[in-house]
Order: sequence, then C-alpha cells, then structure tokens
Amino acid sequence: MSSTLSTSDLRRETVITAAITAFARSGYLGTPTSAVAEEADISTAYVFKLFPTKEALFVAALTRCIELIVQTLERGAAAAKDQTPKGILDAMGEQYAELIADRDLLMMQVHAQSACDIDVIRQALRDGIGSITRYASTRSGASDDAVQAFMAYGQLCHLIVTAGLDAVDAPWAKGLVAGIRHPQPTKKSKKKAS
Amino acid sequence: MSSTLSTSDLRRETVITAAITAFARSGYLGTPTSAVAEEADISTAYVFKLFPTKEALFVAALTRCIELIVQTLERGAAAAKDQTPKGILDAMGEQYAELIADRDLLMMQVHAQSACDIDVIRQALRDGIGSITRYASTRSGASDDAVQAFMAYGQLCHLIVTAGLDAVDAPWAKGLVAGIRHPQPTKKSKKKAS
DNA sequence: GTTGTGAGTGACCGTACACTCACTCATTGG
DNA sequence: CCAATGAGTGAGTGTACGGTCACTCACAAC
Repeated sequence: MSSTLSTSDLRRETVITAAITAFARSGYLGTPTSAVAEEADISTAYVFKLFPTKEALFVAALTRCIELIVQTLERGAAAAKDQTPKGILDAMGEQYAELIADRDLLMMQVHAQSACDIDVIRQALRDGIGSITRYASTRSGASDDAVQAFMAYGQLCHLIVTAGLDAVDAPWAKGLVAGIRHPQPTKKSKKKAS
Repeated sequence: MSSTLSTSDLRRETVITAAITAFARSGYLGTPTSAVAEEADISTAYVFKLFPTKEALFVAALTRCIELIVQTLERGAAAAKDQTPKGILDAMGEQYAELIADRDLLMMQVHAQSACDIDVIRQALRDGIGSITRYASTRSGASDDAVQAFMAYGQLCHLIVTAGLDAVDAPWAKGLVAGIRHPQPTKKSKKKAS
C-alpha cells in the first residue's frame, strides 16, 4: 500500500494501532496474532519480530489506549468554558464520551479487565487507571469524592455500551442510561485487503 | 466419591457450581471445558452430555450468578434497619459486598462483559443487569438517579477488585477506593481430587 | 560485484481445545 | 435370565493458534 519504506519503529506504531482495533473486537484470548497482522497488512511472523510475545503486544496496545484517553481529557479540560472543578470534570467526561464513540478504546479497557489474571496486563491496567485518575484529579482540582464519581460513572458507561443497554426499550434500562453522555456507534468501514 | 446415585439434574447443578468457579478464574475463552469437568469431578464428555455447548454452559453459570445476586439483595433489603429508599439501597450494597468476597460472582460478571461479542452471552448479561436493576429499583423505591448511582459504584467496585487497586499504596488509589465497602479476599482452599 | 544489514515472509511444529463416539457398567422391570 | 435405559467415560478427531526458523529481497558501502 505505501510506497515509502518504513523503518521498523514506524511499523511498530502501525501494529499498535492495528492491535487496538483487533483486540478491541474480540479480546485478548479471542484475537489471534494473525488477526492483528492482517489488520496491519503484515505477516504474522513479522509481528513477532516487532513484539516478543502476544502479551507484550497487548500491553503496548493497552498503554497506547491510556495515553490517548489522557490526551483526550487534556483537550476536554482545556476546552471547558467553566473552569471550576466540576466544570472541568464535566468537560472531560463529555470529551471522553466523544472519544469512545468508536468503541475501540472502551472495549480495550473491558477486555484488559477480564485479562487481569495475567500479571503484566493487570499491572498495565493499574498504571493506566492511575494515570487517568491522577490526571483527572490534579487537573480539575476536584474532591476525591467527585473524582471517584467520575470514574464510577465511566465504568457504568462501559457496561451500558458493552451490553448494548442503550438499545433496550424498558423502563429500567432508560433509568440506567439516563443522563449519561452517549456515543452513537460510529460506522467503521472495514477496509478490504487483497 | 458419593455412594448415593445422582440423577442427571442433580449433576447439572453440580456442574453449574463448578462452572462458576472455573470460569471466574480464567474467563470464557481461557477456561477449557475440561477445567470445569475437573472442578466438578466428572469427565469432560459428560459435561457435554449435560450441556449442549460451552456457550450454553457459560450462560447457565452466568444466569445462576445473577440469581444468587438478586437473592442477596433481597436478604440485604430485608435486613435493613432503615427502611427508607436510601437505607435499603445501602443495605443491599453492604450485603452485596459481602457476597462477592470470594470474587467468583464478581469475576463472572467481568468476564461476561468481555465475552459480549457472543450473542447469547450478551443477552444473558442484559437480562441479568435488568433483573438486578429492576429489583433494586422496585424493592427500594429509590429514584432512578439513586439506582443509577448504585449500579455505577458497583461497577467501580468491580474495577477495584479486578485490578487489585486496594493493594495500591498511592494517594490516587486511596481516593478511588475510599468509602467503598471492601471484601478482604477469602482464602479458598482448593480441594485435592485423587 | 560482493558483502553486509535490516525488512519481511512462508512453512512449519507442538500443543491445546471443543466436541464426538463407541463403549462400560449398574439398575430396573418383566 | 434378559432386555432396556440412563449414568458415565476413554480415546479419539479436526482444527486453530503461539511461536520459530530458514529463507528472500532490496538496498547501501566499499
């Protein structure tokens, strides 16, 4: 596809991006490395030259997700009209909701949580939650309680999206979903590779 | 081991219990059916006589989890000293925290969420969240907002336990965990089979 | 031109797992 | 005694996947 040659570091970036998409789709165990390779338009063997193990690849992808999320919170905070703690936190939430519209970042977190029996993954997730929480806290200056609530509703949002509760037409579902910023699933056009 | 003969329906019950333990440990894809069989002290082949597919087995286990959770909420509500909506909801939360002390019920939910790309599992999870939400709502009589918060903090609790955040000794972690009822991990004694 | 190097791959290996099948054994009923 | 039925299993089968290895190819340096 690209006529310009890529150094292996560039390729690594490509693979990380592809890994996020692939792992988000079917989770750590459910995604063969070959699926990541295919998504990156690269051979499976080469993926293993760029990353020593599948675990390492997943961790790299997860870490990248967290970076993207923190960057998004930064943008949200910067764009907040109301620069009070609450205003900033709200703006962050709104920006976050927009980021996860395509679900990949969200599903990566869910899948990571489920893969926590693997030490390096749990550690990466811990660190990630740490980054996010610390940033939300220090940047907004909000109370611990407010930050805790911020995170809690974020988790609820994950559940809603994963289980597809926003498509459920029942009072209990409406109540659960109410007031939570909602991404309408962006249509992802899968590119056909030869 | 048992000298009394068991009808196949009894066996099915045993297998469901075993499945909860096994699946909770390593998730849907990470748990071979043979692990469930071993936990139930039964041959793998017989598991497939009792449940048509691994999917069906997982769904049965998940459904059982939800039943156990709702029963727990019932007990919590009944035991509430303060029978106001908030009092009942709090009591439910406390009882729930106690139930998930051994983590199996909690991990099953996490793993189910991650396995939501399988239709029957997502459906079962949806129904389960529905049961729980509806029960919490009607039994407590609390507002939609309060029920929503109840669920949100429940989800945060799942994250804390899964990622082991309660073992993290940093301010951000303390802030996240603060005030959330906590199970100290019950020691499970694995029984040795011959 | 030949020697070195890094990008990239096809073909393979060992293992694990979902699911099947032919079978054994015990109990029941006549 | 024999037939039928249901509990329960050992030994497979086909396939998929993580990881490896020997290899090719393009290009640069001399």
